[in-house]
Amino acid sequence: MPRNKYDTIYQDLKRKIETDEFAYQELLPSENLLIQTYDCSRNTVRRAIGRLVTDGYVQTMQGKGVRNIYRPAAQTAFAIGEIESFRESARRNGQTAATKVLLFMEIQASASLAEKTGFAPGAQLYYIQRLHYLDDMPLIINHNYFLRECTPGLTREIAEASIYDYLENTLHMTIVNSRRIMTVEKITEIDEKYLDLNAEDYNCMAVVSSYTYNSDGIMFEFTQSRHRPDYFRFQENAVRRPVS
Amino acid sequence: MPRNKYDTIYQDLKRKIETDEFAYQELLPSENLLIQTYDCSRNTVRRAIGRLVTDGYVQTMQGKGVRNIYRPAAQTAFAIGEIESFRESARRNGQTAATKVLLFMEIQASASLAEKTGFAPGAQLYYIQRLHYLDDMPLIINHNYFLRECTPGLTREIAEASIYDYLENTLHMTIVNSRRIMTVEKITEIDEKYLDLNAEDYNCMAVVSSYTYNSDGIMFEFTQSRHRPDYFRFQENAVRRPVS
DNA sequence: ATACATAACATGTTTAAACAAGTTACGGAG
DNA sequence: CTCCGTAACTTGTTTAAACATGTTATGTAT
Repeated sequence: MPRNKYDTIYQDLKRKIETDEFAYQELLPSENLLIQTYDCSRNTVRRAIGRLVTDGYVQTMQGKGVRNIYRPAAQTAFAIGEIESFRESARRNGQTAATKVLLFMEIQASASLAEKTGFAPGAQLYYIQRLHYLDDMPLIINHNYFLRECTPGLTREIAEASIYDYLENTLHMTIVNSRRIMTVEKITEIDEKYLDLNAEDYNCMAVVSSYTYNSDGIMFEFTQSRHRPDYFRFQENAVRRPVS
Repeated sequence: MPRNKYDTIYQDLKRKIETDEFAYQELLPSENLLIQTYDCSRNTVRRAIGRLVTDGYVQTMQGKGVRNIYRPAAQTAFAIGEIESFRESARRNGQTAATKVLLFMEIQASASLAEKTGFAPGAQLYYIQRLHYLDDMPLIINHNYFLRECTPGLTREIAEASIYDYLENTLHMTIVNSRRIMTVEKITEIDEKYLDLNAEDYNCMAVVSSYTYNSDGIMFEFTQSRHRPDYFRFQENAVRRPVS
């Protein structure tokens, strides 16, 4: 549900682009026309267009107009610049998702774990290993570390369903942003066992490490996502800014 | 050189965050104070702050303020959400860059190449293979395909130096945006040969495919960058938006 | 017919103001 | 001292207007 005017306009323009109502390489209606169409101010349409730019849907050219450069992408396991739970992502791509909890335990951050995750040494954590299936194929192993004082009452059952749903709708936590780092790492025995991989084929995995913050500025989650390399795909749009 | 007011403010705040002038987890001065500091309107400071948010430097909380959540990152070969040439990226990280041209030829897009790159079949292209060294270590093999009608006069010598410098400063082309897709792929013999890798160690590479557009909306470049897996690192910041 | 100034139109930057909504600190009532 | 409402903050959304700057089409002078 769009919450405000610029989001409504953004969603509408995005839909029209995705459904070819605006043709590829064509110019969108000018700002003045959009102002009349949506009965709003220029700032508001510009805000909607600005988001289309960062999402890679259009490019703007001073004096010329706004050009549709959207190309339908192959299905991606991860969205661009957004935080999505595994279930949300699967639903967006029209795939069936399933999750199996391999491990659920409460631990205390050792010095080495603190170094790796960014939590304080001695911090009380939930450590969860989960296997994610997409269309009945095991694709991702997640190692989640949640700060217990921020995520009380987490259970194995919640981990089977959706942790983010629990955090947002039951604990009313506000998840704000997530720093993600992508690397390629050697496969481990756990990976090999659960993802049906053999090291003679692929001996590496795509690894996404993410540090997630809530609205109190507290990093409450560290997650390492290990992806089957042959199904991993990450897309982003970059904008050229004048060299300073 | 900052070109306008909001960029000046953005650069200044970013510097103050990076140099710990604002402490980690502290709130930045309120918008009203920043208005006085920079003698500008509220929209202008908000625009600067907005960019700090998308860059992952700060998080904003309605009613509370703007919190510094910047953590210095390890050196990355790629910048976040920006288009950088290899030389620019190296300079930013204080590293020495060198480039060796392995292959420079003019080709015509076959059906299969057209499929892979997105160029029209039969398109006249420059095909360039380059090996990029960082601090004397060969880290990346680039396969560049440039549309000849958009990039006339490209030579092996220019490819040795900086193609982007030539495109922007000599041809006065305006590079706008780039769609990038990251995947993990099997190592090839070329990779093995030039990057000093042996398949028994790592048999995969991090591959970044990018489709780059100019201000005429023409995709003039397709590039496949193949990165040594043990030195590949890509960082981004994601923002949680309300589920619609 | 060509060349060039110009008008019309496009997006880019900046200011000002008002209201909405969330958070915090203060002060009075109990 | 505690509770609670409110005032005084904070950021979020939206409008309006002006000027800057880049592009394109038009129309006039050659």
